[in-house]
Amino acid sequence: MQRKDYYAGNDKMYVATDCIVFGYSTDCLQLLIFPRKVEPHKGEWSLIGSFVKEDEHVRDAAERVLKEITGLDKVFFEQLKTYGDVDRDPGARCISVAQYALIRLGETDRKLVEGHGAYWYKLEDLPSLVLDHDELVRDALNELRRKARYQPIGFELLPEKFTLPQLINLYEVIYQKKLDPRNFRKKILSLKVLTKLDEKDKSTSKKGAYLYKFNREKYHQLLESGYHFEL
Amino acid sequence: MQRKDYYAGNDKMYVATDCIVFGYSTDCLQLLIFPRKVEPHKGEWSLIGSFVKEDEHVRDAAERVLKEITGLDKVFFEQLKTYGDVDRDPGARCISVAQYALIRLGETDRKLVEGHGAYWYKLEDLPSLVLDHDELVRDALNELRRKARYQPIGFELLPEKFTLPQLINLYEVIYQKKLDPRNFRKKILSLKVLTKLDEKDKSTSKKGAYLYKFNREKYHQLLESGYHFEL
DNA sequence: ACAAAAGTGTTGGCTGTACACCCATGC
DNA sequence: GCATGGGTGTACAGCCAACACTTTTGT
Repeated sequence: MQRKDYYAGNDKMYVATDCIVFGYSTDCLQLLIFPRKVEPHKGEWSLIGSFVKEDEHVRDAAERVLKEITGLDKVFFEQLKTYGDVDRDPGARCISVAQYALIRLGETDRKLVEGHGAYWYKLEDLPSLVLDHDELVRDALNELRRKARYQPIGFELLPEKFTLPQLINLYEVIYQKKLDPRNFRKKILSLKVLTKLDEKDKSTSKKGAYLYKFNREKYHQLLESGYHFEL
Repeated sequence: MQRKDYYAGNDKMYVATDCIVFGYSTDCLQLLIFPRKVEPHKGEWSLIGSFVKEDEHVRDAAERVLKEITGLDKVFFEQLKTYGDVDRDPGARCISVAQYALIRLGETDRKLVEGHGAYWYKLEDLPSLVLDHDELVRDALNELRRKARYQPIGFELLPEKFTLPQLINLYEVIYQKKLDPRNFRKKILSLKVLTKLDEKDKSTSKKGAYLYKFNREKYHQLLESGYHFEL
């Protein structure tokens, strides 16, 4: 189904969407990258991404890529910004709508990821990436830090059930500094968006730590009542 | 100069950039709109915008449009986000990179603006706009409010020299609520990013209000020293 | 019984907020 | 001299940051 083109005569260009995919596991943030499959720069490390198709929402293109590479269906992701430099891609004029995604590392089908030649790299020993992708990663990391401060997006990086020590560790990794566990607990619990479960996770200590769940409902109530966070 | 196209076979599309242009004058925020010049929906109210050219940075395209319509060269603007819905534009598949701009209303060459058939509308009596532009305006307004809280972008909307009562009024207009002038002064002056001048503006009172200038240098020092705002 | 991680409370300082009066000037 | 908007200070409350010990349990 071809619709009428009212804009003939103006320039068209390729539109890509690239995903900065963060994963978390104890003590470090990781990033999903893979060797680029097309020329130019074929084989060099790249973010995962794809061209957006004529009949495809930009967001859907990102979703498609994420599903393809991670096997996951409901990955959390948000638009970062659009990179529109004329020369950003030597392959052709191509703008890229960058998206950053947050993934619970445990759930990921590592086989599938590796089947696509993708790999998780610790942020601190990330190789340099193709095109302007290093810049996208820098920007995404800033955005993640900024955003984590006033929206509990950190939960997207943790499994459904998690312990407070895990949550603290996650925030320590994101902010790159030690947090005081007493103050952190007080603050996060005072928001009343966590539900304490009756189970303990004993994998990291003899005593065991209580598991919690993030309560999206209460979180949305809180937001709608005009509350302004600050972690 | 045509460069090699490595990506032939993938879809190309139109890329537009649309600007949400805010202006401020006492007691109200205004928005710059104009009657759309091309079919479809020719003649209906639209944000100002343009297609991005093959050899043009997306940001440059926005700059071009802003200059064309306002006559101003160094308008403050930032990317908002990209709208990528397949059906957002009935004229053809076209994604739009939205930018929001802030303008000192006094400086604008109103003749030039009107020569291009553009008009300033008060936000509260804005007509409904073409395509998804109502949504862009909503999003831009949210972003403006969010951003004004922790970055002094408000200054972009005021003339070079301004009084504190003016600044307070601006923030009242942005946040849509009354602020306490004592507390506002205390807070803003404690940031030490304003330079008090030896002149007074007597246009609004017999006593006259001292004029201030925004000190970009000190502001950047403050930022680099890792300070986190909150107005 | 001891090692290792989980969990818990108090205090002091700072920051935000609420609130009411005097000041300078043009008419 | 009075009306108009501009400018100033204080007191209270709530929040954040700093800080050290007890609890649980597997070995």
